[in-house]
Amino acid sequence: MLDSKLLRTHPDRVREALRQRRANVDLDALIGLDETRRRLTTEVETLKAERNQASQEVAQMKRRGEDATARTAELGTLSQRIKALDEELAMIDRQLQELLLTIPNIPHASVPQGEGETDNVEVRRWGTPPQFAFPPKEHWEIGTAHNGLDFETAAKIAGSRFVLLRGWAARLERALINFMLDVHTQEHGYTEVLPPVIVNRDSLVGTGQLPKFEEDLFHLAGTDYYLIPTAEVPVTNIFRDTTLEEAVLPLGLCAFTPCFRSEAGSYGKDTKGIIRQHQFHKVELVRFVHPERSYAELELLVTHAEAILQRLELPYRVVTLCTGDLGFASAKTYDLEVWLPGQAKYREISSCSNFEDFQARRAGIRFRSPGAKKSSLVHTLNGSGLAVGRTMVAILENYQQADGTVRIPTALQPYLGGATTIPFA
RNA sequence: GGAGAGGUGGCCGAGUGAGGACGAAGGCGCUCGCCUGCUAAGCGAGUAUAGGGGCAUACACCUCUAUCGAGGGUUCAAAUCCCUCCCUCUCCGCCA
Repeated sequence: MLDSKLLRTHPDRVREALRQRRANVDLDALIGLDETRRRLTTEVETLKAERNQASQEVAQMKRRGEDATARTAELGTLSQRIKALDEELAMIDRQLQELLLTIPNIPHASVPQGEGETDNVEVRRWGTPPQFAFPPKEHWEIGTAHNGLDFETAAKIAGSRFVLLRGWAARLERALINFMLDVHTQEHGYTEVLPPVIVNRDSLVGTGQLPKFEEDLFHLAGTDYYLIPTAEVPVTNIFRDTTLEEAVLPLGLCAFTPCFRSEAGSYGKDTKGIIRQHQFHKVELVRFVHPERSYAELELLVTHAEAILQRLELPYRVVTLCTGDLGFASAKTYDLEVWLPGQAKYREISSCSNFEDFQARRAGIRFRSPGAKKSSLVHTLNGSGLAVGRTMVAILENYQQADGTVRIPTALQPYLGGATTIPFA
């Protein structure tokens, strides 16, 4: 959520930012509502002050044993007016809030201009895509060949866009999760948490998925519950409506969770394999930081996610998302894209974002400096560290061999009982 | 799922069947000052958050409003009365 003060003082800045994002928002209506809100607020509060004072008088009269019926009758009409104004104000406030919640964040000045994916800017590459003496296969071919990925059975028990992992694949998934968590907790200073994967509406509003993107979520019928689309939601909301001590910043939490996405509007995309699923696993990194440091923290966060790819010796590149491709709540996002030989493409495997105070304002996440009287909003960041299923995809495709087996990255072997190739028992 | 108890400031805890002086006693903690060889104790003062206005700028000051789990209602006036919901705890049932 944007600061409504910014809207008042620099409407042109907001307007320009929204134009860059290709966001369609009626700013004038919003500014008008805000003005009305403040005017009504002043009016009704003046009346309330009057009423409060008069009520005190009534109390004193009664204490002295005087008759106050004339005075109270008079106050009745005042209260009626207050009530009417309060109702009007509440309505305006609801409208304003509703609108405000649908406005995306303002992109950071360093974010490149652009329409969409193709305008994203490559920042750096790491590693060299492997050369094959044979046509490299796609992950789903490799995975199904060794009976690790079972799409038919998953379709039977759930539907399309689900997978059943068997044997080595299930174990590999588990190994990756442990590996990632170990690196982040032991080397990057994150505290591991394991949150609920079902959350309420308030949490989703707090991180920005709601009210705008309801159709992307799985909603549990007849309840206020939703399946999380990412651990970002429960983990960021740990500190909803909380004021932190400045000394605890930067605070880093990491979490492994399943993630659930309805993938509405993605029909026909990535229908083969496990790139795009209704349920997948992700290790997520979330940071709560001092506003002055959030961009340095973003760079740091990216290196934490990159470390996993580097340990697994998977070639990747880092891109900065352009204004047109930026997520709703983000001010700046780096995507990590891993090389997939089967597709001969770099594909997203992590997304690292600085939300500045956008989520913090929605969720009420603040910090207090030792001397300061007032608290301030923290900046929140998060990034995948990494998407587990896609990491498996990258390993299968990058480490495949002519005989159809797959080498296991050295860093991962200890997590697989020393196995060096897939399939293993 | 059944029965009961309860949610008050950073924490503990009064107040809630007489609705009015209650943003809320008292204590702890914290901050500043005094005192004090040092520490502890003692003494004094202060100590919630958010929003609006004064403002052209400020987290400085003044002022108003709201907030006693949340939302509604009654009333001139609600922490206190009524309704709905949420959460916590205890016992029973069920269950991994």
